[in-house]
Amino acid sequence: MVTIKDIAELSGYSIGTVSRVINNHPDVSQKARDKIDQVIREQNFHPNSNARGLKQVLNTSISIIVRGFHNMFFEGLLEQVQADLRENGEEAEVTFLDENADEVQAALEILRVRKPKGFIFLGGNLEYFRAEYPGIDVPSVLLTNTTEELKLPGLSSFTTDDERAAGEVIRYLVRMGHRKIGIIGGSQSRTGSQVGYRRLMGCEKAFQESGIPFDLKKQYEPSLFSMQGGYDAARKLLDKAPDITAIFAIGDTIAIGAMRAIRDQGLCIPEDISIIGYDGIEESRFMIPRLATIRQDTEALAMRAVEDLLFRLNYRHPVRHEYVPFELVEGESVSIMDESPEI
Amino acid sequence: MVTIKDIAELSGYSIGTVSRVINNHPDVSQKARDKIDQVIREQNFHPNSNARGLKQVLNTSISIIVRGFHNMFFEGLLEQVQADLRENGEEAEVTFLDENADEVQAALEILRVRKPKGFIFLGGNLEYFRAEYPGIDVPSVLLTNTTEELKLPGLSSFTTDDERAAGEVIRYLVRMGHRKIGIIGGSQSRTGSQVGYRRLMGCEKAFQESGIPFDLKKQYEPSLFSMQGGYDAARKLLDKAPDITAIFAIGDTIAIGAMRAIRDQGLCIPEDISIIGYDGIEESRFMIPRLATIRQDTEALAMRAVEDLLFRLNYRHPVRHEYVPFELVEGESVSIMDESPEI
DNA sequence: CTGAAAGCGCTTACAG
DNA sequence: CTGAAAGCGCTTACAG
Repeated sequence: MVTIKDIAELSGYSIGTVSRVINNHPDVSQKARDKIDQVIREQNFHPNSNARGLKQVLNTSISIIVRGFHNMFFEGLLEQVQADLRENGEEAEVTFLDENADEVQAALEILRVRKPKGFIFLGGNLEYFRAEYPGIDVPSVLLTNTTEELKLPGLSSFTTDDERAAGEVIRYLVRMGHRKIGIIGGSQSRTGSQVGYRRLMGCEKAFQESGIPFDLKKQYEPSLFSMQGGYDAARKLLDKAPDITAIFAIGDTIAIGAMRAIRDQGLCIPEDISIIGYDGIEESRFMIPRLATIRQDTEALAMRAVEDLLFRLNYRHPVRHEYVPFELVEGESVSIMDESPEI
Repeated sequence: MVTIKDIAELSGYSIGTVSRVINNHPDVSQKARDKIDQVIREQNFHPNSNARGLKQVLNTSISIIVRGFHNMFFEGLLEQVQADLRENGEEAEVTFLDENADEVQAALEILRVRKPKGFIFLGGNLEYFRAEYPGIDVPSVLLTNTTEELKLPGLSSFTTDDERAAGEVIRYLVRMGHRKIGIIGGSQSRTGSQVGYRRLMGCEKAFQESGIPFDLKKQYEPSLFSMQGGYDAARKLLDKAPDITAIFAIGDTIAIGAMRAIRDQGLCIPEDISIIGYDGIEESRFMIPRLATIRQDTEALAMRAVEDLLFRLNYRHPVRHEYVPFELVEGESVSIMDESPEI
């Protein structure tokens, strides 16, 4: 194996100077830089990352933590994030966690063992961030939730405005003539720490403003962000509220499971029951019928996350908390109710 | 930060002995082991992986390389592999590559930079393995293709018997009365290096044995393993062979795209045209109609890969090349042809 | 601008 | 069974 020592000998400079060239330190003569660069290329030398890490304490990679293996939305988002990172010459390593896992705990463990220089979280529970984030001393970004209120140093966040987008969904369904609307997805707990709660809040607000009654107990069913979760939740919902004409699944993955459940009840989409999802995953465009949904802008989310993180890695810069635009995609899964029953 | 030196001081032993305890070396007294273990726990000490790596040369993690971001089959497989690895106390890091990327090249780069102790490849092109694998000097496993013929030292492989499974698909469709069968998916090149080619071979053989003509030019269309790829390929196929009554998509991801294309032609599944996929991904069970498919045993594939790799990591042991059982799942997307036209 | 040297935290012959 | 010491490949004050 060729080491920095070999490069030093071959170039006629000391290992100190070689190291400075490798790390782009300014105080090196152009002559030395050229010569050393040439030898490095000739020898196809690559610094040993363990040795670097030993001194620099920090590793050179960025750790991406995905919370929820079954949530297909994260797959597309992850792809974007990885592409952006690669484009900027950054290495990334990915860890997948269970949807209910403590992602901050996991990050702390990763920080200890692998010492990434930064984290990007895909999904997160604010409670965990509140409680344990202070232990994380590298710049980080949370995607699909906002930590603005938590005021944690070093943690930026970018997300769709879930409350507003969910409100749009309800208003859209109401415009299409639906009055009995069921909602599935998200966790039972109403602690405000999960995206599910924000989306549900948006719905409730929209119902109120529209003057349409909404009975949470009867018209809502929690669900994991998985197809099977959506399937089970939809069945329960249809059981307890057979009079609903539309379902809002707060994740497309959930919606796909729900569609199958509706079909297994012998009902047709959208003739008998309408459904709309949330996320705008690629699959939604291929469903039969095409799934109506809220398209989150994964490109923008990924780009902001990567830009913000890399920027803060190199410069002292305040964290940011921003919303990214979304779009309601109509698809084919929502029908117009001719008779608006009880209005 | 607490280091091995602190543990040595606190326990009253030398750092050498502490190191031996950490690494489970046999020649340590039980007394020393107990005391040191206790101090380690008290101090919540974790060895610095960079320092370890510097001496041991090899890192402690296993690198998983996924070839094809859009291929949903790999998602489920990856999940299983990661779970099995974790269960055995192994760290894993994942790298996603483009479907046509040179995965061996990527592995060589990863080997240099991160020094994993082993690789698990999800998908692979035999040509790349043939040409460049010798540069990889850590135990590895290839999943979903077989490298038996290549006789590469240190590389095991586990896969479904693609040729046989594809043959079953054709025989099944023929049993259901189909005679004009289209096939989509896989790469144009017939080099024998990709799974697509093996599956296609299995089909051709089955056609021959059944005495059913098959015109590759007209009845086959290549496709990337993505939904969009399947969509485009199905359209082309339906254009050039409008008389087919069934389509075999050699990946479920492709099949889902194809279903949408069929629908966009105004055709119904399975009344107008039948479709069957390959892989048995979770999505296939939720499609409307449920997708007929070959279920690959991801659990078995993952388990064999992890067991074989970990075993060979610790013991000198020959590589293995095995087939894992598969199962034809009938679903709802294949119809019985009442009149078998021209037999 | 450059070199000599200390030191990062660990492992592992070597000697006893 | 244990300790003292060399050394892994690099970075970074320090001195010039």
